[in-house]
Amino acid sequence: MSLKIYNVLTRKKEEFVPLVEGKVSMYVCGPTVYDYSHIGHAKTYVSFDVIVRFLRYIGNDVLYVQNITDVGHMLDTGEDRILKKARQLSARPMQVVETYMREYFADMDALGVERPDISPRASGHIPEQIEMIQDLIEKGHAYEVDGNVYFSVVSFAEYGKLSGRRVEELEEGTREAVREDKRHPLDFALWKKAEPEHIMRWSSPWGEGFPGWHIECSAMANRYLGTTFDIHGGGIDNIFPHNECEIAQSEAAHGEPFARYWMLTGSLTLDGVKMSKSLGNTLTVKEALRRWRPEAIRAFILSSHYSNPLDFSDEAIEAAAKGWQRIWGAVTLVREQLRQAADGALSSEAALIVDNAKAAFIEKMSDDFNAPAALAVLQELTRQVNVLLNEQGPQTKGTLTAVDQLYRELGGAVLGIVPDQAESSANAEREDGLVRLLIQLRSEARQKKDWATADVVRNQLKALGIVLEDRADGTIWKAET
RNA sequence: GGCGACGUGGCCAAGUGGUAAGGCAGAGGUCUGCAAAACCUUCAUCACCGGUUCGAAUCCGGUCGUCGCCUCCA
Repeated sequence: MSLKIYNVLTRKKEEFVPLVEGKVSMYVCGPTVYDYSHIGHAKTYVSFDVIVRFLRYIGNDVLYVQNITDVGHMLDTGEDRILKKARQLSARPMQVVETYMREYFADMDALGVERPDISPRASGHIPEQIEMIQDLIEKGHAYEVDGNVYFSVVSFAEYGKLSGRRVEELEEGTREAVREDKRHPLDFALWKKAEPEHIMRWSSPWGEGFPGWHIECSAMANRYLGTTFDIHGGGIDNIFPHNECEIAQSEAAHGEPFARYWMLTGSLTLDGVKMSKSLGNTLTVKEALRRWRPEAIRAFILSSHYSNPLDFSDEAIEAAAKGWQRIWGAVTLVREQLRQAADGALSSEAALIVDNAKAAFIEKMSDDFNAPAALAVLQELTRQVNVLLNEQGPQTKGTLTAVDQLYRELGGAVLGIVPDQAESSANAEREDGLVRLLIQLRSEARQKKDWATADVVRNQLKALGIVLEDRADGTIWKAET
């Protein structure tokens, strides 16, 4: 079945045909590591995580590159974000970078985001950037003025093609004080001269300096994926100027198309407004993880299409968390029954349910990675599985295994919301054993109609965050979420 | 001011020409020692106005509203 992707470059949904059949080359703009990641980052990177997981699931060999920007990203005050943070912390810039880069990976790991294949750092690719800038100067697309190098936007006729902006219109709207040494107000820096107090500096043909913000993505994408590659992703908020500049630099330097498909994620707002430091309405991934399970956070992110904006509110994520619990409850039940299921083949009825769900899921995801629709398929599957498990009598090992496997594939491998096991540690096994022992003792009390004892056990466990469910076929337990 | 996106039941959210997926919440019911879970039933005509069409949430025009970008942001 063919895969369709909405290409921001053409503003159309197109059939996805990679450059090389079966292989997908992909670049996603990564974070600038000067602070903790927030849930806006989570939306973007969970979205691309699922996109990559699905591409792999349907058989593609994906090379996923996501950069770490650790130099050159300036504040509007003209100050480097990293340097500013370093000064605040009385630390060296690269200590700041290391700290927040590790925190970024730790946060993403906690959210179940699979690591990119390559995570190149801007500061580690200065030679590549210098080389590209030289190339641009030679081809007449860039010019040097007193140690600064600027890209000439008028030299690239297609500047604005991604964001739908036109140079003439942009000129009128320019609020930024125009630097006098630029030939055109929209020209942007490829290389900046380092003032004496600027400690992140490298030598270059134009003197000591540092790279501009956009060039690192062009240089690193080229280094690892070649001049033309399949998919370029990122957050919509970077469409201009960052992504636009990337295209201009790359295509001007190489004379060939840059990324073939552009996929941009919608921004996340918090209670209706965009997060910003000045408003003080930020929610870090760490804070979110203290309140909700990672699977619930992922389910919330996947509850709307990646390209749409998403508003984070307690009410919205709670609803998503409960929806996820419904799926997880069914998975838990399947695995519980699997422990003592009788041998037997997959029933034809169950086979139909499994096959239909799988086909529907793939169909939805193949339509521009429609995760919310795919999630709905899992919910429908869950309804059918619950009927099967609760009302159709004991199921065979073959049936339960097939259902479990389906959840592992669609919910686990692709969406990342169904863990392989509830918890995996020696303590978890011990806990499981202890709870099962209590359940056994309690069921003996229940058989004697000693409801008082039974209720004490259940209530005490509940206080510890363990919920018991008495079913006709026995009592099961799960951790409260 | 310019560019772009969006406006679907109480909330979240799919659907982009043939009479509205799914989740959460609510109501009623089944099951159950109780509880929990689960299942069943029930709950919208798609911001508004006009047009195209046999037929529109879905296409076109307009109005109102929300949000994003244009300056750092995933």
